[in-house]
Amino acid sequence: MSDVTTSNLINLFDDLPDAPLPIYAKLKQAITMKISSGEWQTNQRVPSEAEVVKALGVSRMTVNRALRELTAEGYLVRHQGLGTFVAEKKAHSALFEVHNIAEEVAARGHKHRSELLVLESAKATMEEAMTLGVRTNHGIFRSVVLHFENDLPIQIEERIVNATLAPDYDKQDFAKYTPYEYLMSVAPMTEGEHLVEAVLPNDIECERLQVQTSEPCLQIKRRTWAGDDIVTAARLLHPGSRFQLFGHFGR
Amino acid sequence: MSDVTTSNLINLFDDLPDAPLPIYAKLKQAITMKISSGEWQTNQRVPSEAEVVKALGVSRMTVNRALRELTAEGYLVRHQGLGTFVAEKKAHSALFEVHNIAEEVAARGHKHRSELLVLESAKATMEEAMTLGVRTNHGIFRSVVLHFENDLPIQIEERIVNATLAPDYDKQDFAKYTPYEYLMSVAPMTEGEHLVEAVLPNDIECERLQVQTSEPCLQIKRRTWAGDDIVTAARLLHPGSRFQLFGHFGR
DNA sequence: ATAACCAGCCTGTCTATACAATTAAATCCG
DNA sequence: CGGATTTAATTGTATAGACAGGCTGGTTAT
Repeated sequence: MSDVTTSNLINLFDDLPDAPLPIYAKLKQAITMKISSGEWQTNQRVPSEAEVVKALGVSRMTVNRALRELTAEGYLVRHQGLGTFVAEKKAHSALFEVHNIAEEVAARGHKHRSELLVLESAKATMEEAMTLGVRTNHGIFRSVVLHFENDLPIQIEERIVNATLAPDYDKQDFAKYTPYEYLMSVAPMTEGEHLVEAVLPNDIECERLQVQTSEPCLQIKRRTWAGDDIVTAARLLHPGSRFQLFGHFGR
Repeated sequence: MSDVTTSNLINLFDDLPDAPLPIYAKLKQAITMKISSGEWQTNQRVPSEAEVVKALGVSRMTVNRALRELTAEGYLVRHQGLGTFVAEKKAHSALFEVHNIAEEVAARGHKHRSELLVLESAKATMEEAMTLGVRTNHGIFRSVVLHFENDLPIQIEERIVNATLAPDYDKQDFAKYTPYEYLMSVAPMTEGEHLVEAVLPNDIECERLQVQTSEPCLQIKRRTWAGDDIVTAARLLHPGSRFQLFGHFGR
C-alpha cells in the first residue's frame, strides 16, 4: 500500500467552490474528489489525522469526523494502528426495490392476469447451480409466467427455484397467485440483489410480449435470499414502451 | 408532536446487554429499541441533547454523535431550534441511492472524463417549470455533459437546474467536477425520485454514445429535492451494451 | 538467533467549552 | 390589539486535551 505525499495535502482545499460549507464537509468533498479523479487509488494510504491537522490547521476532531463519515459511506477503510486507506469499489451502490408485478398493476387500478407457460421439475445445470449457489444436479424448479396488464403483456417472468427450500413450488396454482407471492409465504426473503439492463428481445420474447423486434426491453435479474440460502433467481423482461421502474429515496 | 417524559430517559440504558460497547453505541441501541418496540412513536419528540446529558451524565458531544448517526441512518429527524423526532417508517417504497458516474467509473478502476456539450442560462419552458415545480420563465440552467469510461461514452447527462437554488451553476468547471458533485456541495439533497426505462436513442444520441440506432439504452430520469424545493432534474442515458444498474436490498 | 519488550504512530472514544444558526414563544411598544 | 423585538431552547459545528487500544519495527535480553 503506497503512501500519499504531503504535497497532496497542501492543495486539499484548492479549487473547491467556496460554498458556505462546514469544514468537515469541505474536507469530505476534497477527499472524494481525490478518489473519484483517480489521484488517490484503491488501497492507497491517505494522510493520517495528525498529518491533516498539521497541514491544514484544523482540529483533529474535525478531521476525524470527515474520515469517519467517509468510512461509514464506504469510501475509506480505517485500521487502528495502521492508517486510513481508499476502499475497494462500492459494490452495493444503486439500490432499489421492485414490487410484485400483480401488486403494481393493481395499484394502478388495472386488471392483472397471468399465464403459466412452463412449470417443470429438473436438475440444475452448472450455470443454474452457480446462480442458486447449489451443486450441479441439485433439484430445482423452472417456471415461465407471462403477466398481463389489462390484457396487454407486461412481463415475462423466467424463474428457477431451489427445490429444497420450496418443495411444493410445482403444486401451486399460478393463475391465482404469482410465484413471488407463494415464495414469500414459504420463505421469509431477507435479502436480494437486482441487475437492471436494457436489452433487445429475441423472437420468442417478441411474440409473447407482442412487441416489435426493435423495441428495447427492460430486463431485471433478481436473486433472493432467505438467510444464507438463495431461494430463487428470476429474469423479468418488460416491454420498454409499456413499463417504467419508479424509485424514491430520502424522505 | 407529543413529548417524551423524563421517565423514559432514566431507563435508557436498562435491559441492554452490558456488551463492551462505546457509550454512543449503547445510546444508539437504546434509542432504536425504544423506536422498534413502539414505545416511541413516529413524529414523537425525543429527548434533547441537553436532557440526555442531564439524565445520564455523559458529554453532549457523545449524545450528539449518537443522534447524528441515527439521523443519517434514517431513524430520526432533527430540526435546529425545534428538536429531534422519530422519523417516518422506512416503508417498502422502492429506494435507490444516488450516485455519481465519476465515482462509479473510478470504483471500477477505470478512467473517467467528461465533455461539457451545453451550458446555458435560460427561462423555464412550461414543461421545464412543471418538472422543477417553479413558474414558467423562472431562471434555470441547462447543461448537457457526456461522460466517458476509458474513453468510451458511458452516459449522456441532460440536466436542468433551479437557478435560485444554485446561482453559480454556470460558473463551474465541469471538466473537473461533475454537476452532481457541485450540486451536492451547494444544496443538501434530501430526497429524490427515479424513473428507469429502456428506450431507443435518437440519431444525435447514437452519435454521442457511439452506438447503433437499434441498440437499446437505459434511461434514468431523476429529480432531486433539497427540503421542499426541487434542485435539479436530470435525464441520464446509458448504452445498454455497456451499462447495468445494480441494486441490493435487505441486510 | 530468537524471543520478549518497548517506543512511536495511528485510530477510537470521551469530555468540556465555545459560538453560530434556527425556531418558537414571550415580551414590549405604539 | 397587532406588529416588532427579544429571549430561551435546541441543534450544528469547531476546538483542545486526554487516554485507550491496536499495529509495526527496532532494541534488548536470553
